[in-house]
Amino acid sequence: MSEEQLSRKERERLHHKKEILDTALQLFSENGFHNVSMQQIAEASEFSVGTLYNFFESKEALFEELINSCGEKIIETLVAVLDTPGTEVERLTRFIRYAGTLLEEHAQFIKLYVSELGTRGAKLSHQQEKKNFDAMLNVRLEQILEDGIRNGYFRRVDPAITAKAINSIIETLGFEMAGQFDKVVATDMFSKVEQLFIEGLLLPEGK
Amino acid sequence: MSEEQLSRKERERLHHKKEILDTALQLFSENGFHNVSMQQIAEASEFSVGTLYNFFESKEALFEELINSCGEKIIETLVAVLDTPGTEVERLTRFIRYAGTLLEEHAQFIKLYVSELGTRGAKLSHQQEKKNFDAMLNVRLEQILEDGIRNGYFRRVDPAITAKAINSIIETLGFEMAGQFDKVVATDMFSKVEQLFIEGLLLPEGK
DNA sequence: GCAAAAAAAGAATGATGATTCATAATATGA
DNA sequence: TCATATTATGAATCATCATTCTTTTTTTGC
Repeated sequence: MSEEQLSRKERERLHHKKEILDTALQLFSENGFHNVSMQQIAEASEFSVGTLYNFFESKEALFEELINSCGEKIIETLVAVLDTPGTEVERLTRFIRYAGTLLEEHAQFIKLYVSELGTRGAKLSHQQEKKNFDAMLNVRLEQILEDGIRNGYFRRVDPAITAKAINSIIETLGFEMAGQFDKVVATDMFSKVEQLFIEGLLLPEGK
Repeated sequence: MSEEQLSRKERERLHHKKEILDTALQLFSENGFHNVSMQQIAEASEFSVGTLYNFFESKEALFEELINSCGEKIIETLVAVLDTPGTEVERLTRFIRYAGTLLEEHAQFIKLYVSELGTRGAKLSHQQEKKNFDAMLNVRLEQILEDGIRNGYFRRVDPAITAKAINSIIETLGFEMAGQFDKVVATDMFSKVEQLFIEGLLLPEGK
C-alpha cells in the first residue's frame, strides 16, 4: 500500500536490499551465522562489501533485520490461525496443520531461526532484548490449552509444558525438513503430530 | 580398571587433560563454542596456550573430545535405563523420569550439546561423521514405542514422530533448566512431561 | 553534454584469535 | 650433580574477517 509513494529509485533500493537479505538468508541458513562472511554475502549477492555496509550498519544488524522481517510475517499468520473461531480442539488442530504449510514457503527462514535462536540458546547478540517469537507463540498456545481444559475438551495436562512440547516438535520437524522440503512428506508428518497430540489430549468422552 | 596400568606421570597427564576439558566445558556451555577462545580456556584452566595444543590437536578436536567423552557416558546410562526390565509403559516412564535426574549431574554438558548440536543443526565441524547421540536415542525410543503399541499398551501413534517429540521436549527443558538447575523444579517438570506423554499414549482400557 | 550528488566498488585497516615455535622450567636417571 | 628428555610457556606468526574509506562509476537535474 505504500509502494505507490516510492520513487523508482527508492523501489529499486528496496529491491536491492531484498536481494541482499535473500542471499544472506540462504547462506546463513545453510552454514550458520558464524560461518558466513560479509565477503561471501557480497559475492553471492553480486554487490560489493562496501555496498552491503551502505544498506546495513553491521553484520549483526543485517542478521537482525533478516530475522525480524521474516519473523514478523510468520508470527502474524501463525497467531492469526490460533485466533481463528472454533473450539480449542479445532483451533489447535488447524494450528498444527498450518505449521506444515508454513514450512513450505519459509523453509530457509525456519531453519535459520530454529538453529540460531529457537527455543534454545541465545548464542548471538549479547545486546538488547530482541522479540522472542517463540515465547510469543508459547503464550498463545498455553492460553488455548488452558481454555480447552477449562471447557472440558482436553485432559488436565500442564498447559505450559504441553505448549512447549508442541512447539518443540514443530521446531524439530521444521528444522529437519527445511533441508529438502517435500510437501507430501511434510503434511504427512504434521498430521502425525496432530494425531499424537490432539488425540492424546482429548478426553475419552469428547465432552 | 586400566588405572592401575598407568604410571604416576601418565595419571597426572590424564588429570591435567581432564582439568582442561572441565574448564572448557564450563566456558563453552556458558558462551558457546564460537565465543570462547583458546586463550580464555588457557587462562581459566591455568595452563598456557601452548600446553593446550600439547593435549589437543586443535580447538575443534578439543571440542569433539569433550562432546564424545561426556556424551558416551550419558548415552550409556540412558540406554541402560531404556533396556531395563518391565513393560514398555514402565520403561518409558522410567526413562522420562531419569532424564530429569541426568540433568542434575550433567547440566553443563547437556546445555552445550543441545545448543551446539542437539536435534537441530550441524553448525560446527564441516568434517567427518560424528556419532549422533540423538539419533541413537531416537532409535531406541522408537523401538520401545513400537513394542508398546504392538503389545497393546499404547495407542497407534507414529513411533518415529513420537520418539522425536519426546526427545525434543526433553532437550528443550534440559536446555532451559541447565542455566540454573533446581532439583525440585526439574522433577516437577519431568513428571508433567510424563503425565503428558504416558497418559496421552495409554489406551483407555489399559490392557 | 556537464557538474554535483548518490551509489558502488574493493583495497587497506585493525582486531581477533587459532596455531606455532624457540626458550625456559622441570623431571628423570645415572 | 649433571646431561638428557620431557613438558610448559607465551610471544610471534598467520589467517580470517568485520569494518572503513578513498576512488570510480552511475545517476540526476540542468
